[in-house]
Amino acid sequence: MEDYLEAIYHLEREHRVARVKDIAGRLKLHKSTVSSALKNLAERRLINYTPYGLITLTPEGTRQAKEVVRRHETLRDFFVKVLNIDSQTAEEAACLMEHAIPGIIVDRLIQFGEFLEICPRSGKAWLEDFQHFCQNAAQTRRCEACLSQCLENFEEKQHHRQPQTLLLQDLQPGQKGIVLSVDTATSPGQRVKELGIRPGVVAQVEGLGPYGDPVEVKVKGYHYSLRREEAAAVTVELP
Amino acid sequence: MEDYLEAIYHLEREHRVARVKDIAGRLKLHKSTVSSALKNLAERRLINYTPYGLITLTPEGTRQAKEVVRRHETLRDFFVKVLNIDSQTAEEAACLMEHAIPGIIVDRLIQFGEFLEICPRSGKAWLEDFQHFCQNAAQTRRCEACLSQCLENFEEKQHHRQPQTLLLQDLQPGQKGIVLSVDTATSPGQRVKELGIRPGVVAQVEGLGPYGDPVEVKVKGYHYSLRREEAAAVTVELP
DNA sequence: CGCTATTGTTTTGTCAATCAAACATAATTT
DNA sequence: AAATTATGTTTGATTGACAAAACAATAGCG
Repeated sequence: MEDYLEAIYHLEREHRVARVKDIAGRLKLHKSTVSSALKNLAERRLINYTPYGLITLTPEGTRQAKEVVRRHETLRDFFVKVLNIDSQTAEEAACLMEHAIPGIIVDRLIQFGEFLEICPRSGKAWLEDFQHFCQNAAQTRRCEACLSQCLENFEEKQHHRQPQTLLLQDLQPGQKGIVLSVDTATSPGQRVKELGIRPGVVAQVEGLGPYGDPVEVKVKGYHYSLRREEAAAVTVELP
Repeated sequence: MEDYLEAIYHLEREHRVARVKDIAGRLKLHKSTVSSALKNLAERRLINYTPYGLITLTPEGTRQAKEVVRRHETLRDFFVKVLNIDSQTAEEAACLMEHAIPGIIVDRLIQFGEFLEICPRSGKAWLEDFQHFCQNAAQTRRCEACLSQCLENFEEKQHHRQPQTLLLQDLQPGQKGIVLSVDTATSPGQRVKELGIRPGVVAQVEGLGPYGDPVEVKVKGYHYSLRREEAAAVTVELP
């Protein structure tokens, strides 16, 4: 059933509404199969559905679909970015595994990815070395040399260091920041904190509306749409 | 079906033979369900089975069961050792996910674990910092300090360095080594190389028979039982 | 040796997911 | 507006996993 929710979720994004034919096409199922599954989902109050009518997710259905999407994206990103799997394979594997992975492991996987990026000993260079190790394990004794390299870079960075802090609203799409503080004195700040945007987490701006409102943010695998004043309550540091 | 193969495999180890009742107990299924599944597996030549008779895996069944076990163990170990998930949860999650994970991702996950151990920038210390990061993301800006620490340790190690090379047969149970070379001039060495024991891979000795023969080795998630002379053909370096 | 308890099998029935074909409705074209 | 095409639903059949109950075989005990 999760597959159906996910398909409907994506179709709702792409077109305004999901249609039986498209769901069937996406899941490679017969339309009659989809039709009866929809009745099932409607009974469970996960979709709004009347025969021949429009198909949309209910709030609860949307919530569940988003959870599935989060599991899916987390697995896929881990496979692609960390394990260096080609995106086709990663996508397929994520599809299969997304239904079985427990929430706590998804959380931990996300934290792992963040730590990997943040810690000066790992990061991009380390992942590239892993990639090299995968291709040619035998001669990856050069690791020592690369520690020195890593140190040099680090010391230089340390030297010229002027930690760049700014507000979440000022990040460009694609940029990431580590949350330093959230101004909980204001009510937008309160809401933001309740979403899980707290000191230490990594927030990535995915998109900006016209005049910078709303701010599309990804935090802990969840996609949020923040008001500009909410994004203004968050101070971040560039990694 | 993979669940059945796995259960039979483990029961064959524990007792000499698998019984319907035990399989049912392990998988929490009704004995009638198991009985019909066994017929199915027998048709596919994965188990040796006659009504009321002994249940054992065929060579092909054993092969498939070992693949499942490898996927299972790889996932579980990654969850426990890298993501720091408690073993109960890790075990359950591995059970659910083992049927969906593609072989290439298992391979990569194993390589990832090995690289994590081998690379002087990561290893145990790095994982401990990740653990700390999980518990208290907010104050893990201490990462910089810890790079210096890491460097000190490394330089000291570098200084007193006398890479310890020895033969695989001389490792103690539990010890790991990075394969430096395999003597393919001899026929035991040939066989060992065909198993995938090649320069660069990590080999862990899991157990030793009386007088050091056979040598139980784990390589790339596979468990092998090597003759002493086979283990003697492999030169390893302690990590 | 024969009785009884344990274990394994067969039969029967349920449930859920699926497809194919027949049928119904909506959308589009003429 | 009617005809045609596209889309969606219903019905019926199939399959596979499962359980309950009835039945069959084996093993252990007196």
